[in-house]
Amino acid sequence: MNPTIKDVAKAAGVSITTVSRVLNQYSDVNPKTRAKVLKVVEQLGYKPNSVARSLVMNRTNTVGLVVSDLSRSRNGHHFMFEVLCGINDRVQELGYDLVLFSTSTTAQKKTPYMDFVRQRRVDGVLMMGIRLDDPYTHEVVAASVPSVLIDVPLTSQTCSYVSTDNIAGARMAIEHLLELGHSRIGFVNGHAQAAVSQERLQGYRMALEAGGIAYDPQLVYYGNFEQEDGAIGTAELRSRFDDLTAVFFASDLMALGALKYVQNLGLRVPENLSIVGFDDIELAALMQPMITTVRQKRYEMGRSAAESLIRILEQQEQGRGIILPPELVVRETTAPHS
Amino acid sequence: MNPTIKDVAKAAGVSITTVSRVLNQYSDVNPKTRAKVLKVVEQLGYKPNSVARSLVMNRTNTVGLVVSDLSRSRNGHHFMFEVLCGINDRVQELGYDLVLFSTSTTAQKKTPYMDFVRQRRVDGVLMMGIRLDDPYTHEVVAASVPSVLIDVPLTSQTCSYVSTDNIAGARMAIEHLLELGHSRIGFVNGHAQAAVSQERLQGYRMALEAGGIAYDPQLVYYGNFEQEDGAIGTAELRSRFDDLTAVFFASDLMALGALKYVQNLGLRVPENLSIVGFDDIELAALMQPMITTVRQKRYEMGRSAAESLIRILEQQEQGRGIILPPELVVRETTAPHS
DNA sequence: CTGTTAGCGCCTTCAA
DNA sequence: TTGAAGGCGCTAACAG
Repeated sequence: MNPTIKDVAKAAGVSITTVSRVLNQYSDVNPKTRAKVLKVVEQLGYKPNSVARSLVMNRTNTVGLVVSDLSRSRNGHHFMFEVLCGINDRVQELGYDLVLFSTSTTAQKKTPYMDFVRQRRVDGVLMMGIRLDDPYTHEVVAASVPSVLIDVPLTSQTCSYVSTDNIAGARMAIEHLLELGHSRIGFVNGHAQAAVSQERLQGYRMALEAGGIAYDPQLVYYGNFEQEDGAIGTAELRSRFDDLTAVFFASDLMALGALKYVQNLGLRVPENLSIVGFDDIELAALMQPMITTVRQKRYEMGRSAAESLIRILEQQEQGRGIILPPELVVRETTAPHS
Repeated sequence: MNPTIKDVAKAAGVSITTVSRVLNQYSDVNPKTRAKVLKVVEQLGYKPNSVARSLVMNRTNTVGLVVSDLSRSRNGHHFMFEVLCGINDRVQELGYDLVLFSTSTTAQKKTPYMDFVRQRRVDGVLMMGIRLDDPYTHEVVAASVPSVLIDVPLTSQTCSYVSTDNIAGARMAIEHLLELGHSRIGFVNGHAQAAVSQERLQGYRMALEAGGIAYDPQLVYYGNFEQEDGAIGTAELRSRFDDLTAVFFASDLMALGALKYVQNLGLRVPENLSIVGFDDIELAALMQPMITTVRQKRYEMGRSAAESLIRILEQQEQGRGIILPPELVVRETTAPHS
């Protein structure tokens, strides 16, 4: 059995309180006593039981990460993983532990996240991959537990969100295509229940109109961020417009699917079709041709989210929106309209 | 403030003990009392405080996942993430929570994992990405906390490990190349402090010798599983042997690096050089040409690891080795020796 | 500077 | 079938 504070106290010939004091860096402890206690702590290999401490402090030093469909979506493998790394790193740097809690939209796992929060007594929650129509999100936002949402623009006193400036990102992509002389530009978006989809659509539209081109909803296809959606969306848009010369995709995975698809059709990219993706996942630069895309700082998103969460729960700030700038990465799938 | 068991007891007009009984499915409680308590629980939205429960039960219902360099290694992004998903899913299915604990080999983060285990009072630990020469691994293996290692073949009463049959995997790869008529076959291995590297080397050697070809250490290069190592290793081996016609890589990422490298050199794959990777990461099938590789069931590894861990800690089994079969996936980077 | 006392929220004998 | 009492390991007033 692990030694407890009581064992230490006994071995050091002091009271439990005194041990607790030296352990918690109290100043009012006789240096000699402190040394003695520390020595015993060392000898016994005593480690404070954080469960007991959590109970009395009413604080677990733990934050939860609620992820929707971590395993299911392949897009997640690219987007979420890096965010997760950022979260994990920052959380640990700040002295907290991270507990994972993933939910399946498909399964009947209708677990209100708040139950998880309250049972496990996490000090705060991060959420990602959550859809706008998710019924339980608002519970969390409204609750008094600090929370941070990734890519869901909601805030409250104790809730921040972190997102990329998707409007700007989409604008960059479209402006780039416009500058290359394209005018019939399709958009294969993500599903409508993602805030990022709505924002990217807005950016797409704004850039087009700023370029003097009327917005045509027929040029927009809604996919689900996955590879096959890129192919299907492209096929659909091409069937609607035979003068389509460029397509913007809401994810690199979809751009990749489209790339493979049109290459199979015998078309050349970018000569016959220009393609711009979104995310800048590792794959983008490995494709042949390398995919032009809009980079999101995923790792940074994770770090910022963790940081904000912990600042909120340490009462150093209030919920706020944190928007990271995207970056256009011009590679090989875009060329002037011939 | 969240209601406690005391609030429930008071509201239901019974004792705390009784509430505890109905919550823990005890049979000896009057149906009427039970109904009443349950109703109050419902009304108050009472959720048992798992911290308090953990303290008294001396059991947290939580398992820890110790990962080395989660964020750093790009190979991790491909291998570890899927294992993580498998672990996460299975752990959750079995009613446990997962807490992440990542260590940096680089940083001075010389945290003995056992400290984490003992402080957080996790019921068991999973470890992956750990090197053979890691000083703290043995502490965990020898400890009484249940543990499961990924890709480190050590067992004890309370420690299992999960791995792919790397010897068989390497053999498959080499036998495939042998059958295609190759005889000068290089091997770009991972670093020597990974058990998988040693096993794959063994498989490489066995297959070669079974094919009547003497093992030549000069044909083996040790990299670090990353993309650039594939290029460097290939360059090195080609400089040593001008009749090199095939190379086997201990990771797809290295195979990919090599592929890019030799393509840049103006060589054709597989015509001028046959390449076989390991892992079957998503990228492998997206490359041009698609990479022939040895598939590891990463998600399954995660699931098995979680499963074994929990069986050990629920005293349903003892530590054991779990070896999953690999699978050769022949694609486009291998061709007959001309 | 140090010890005593009283819980944190829950489970678990032991009686009734 | 139920309740009272004790304790899990620790922190936090409050005395001394």
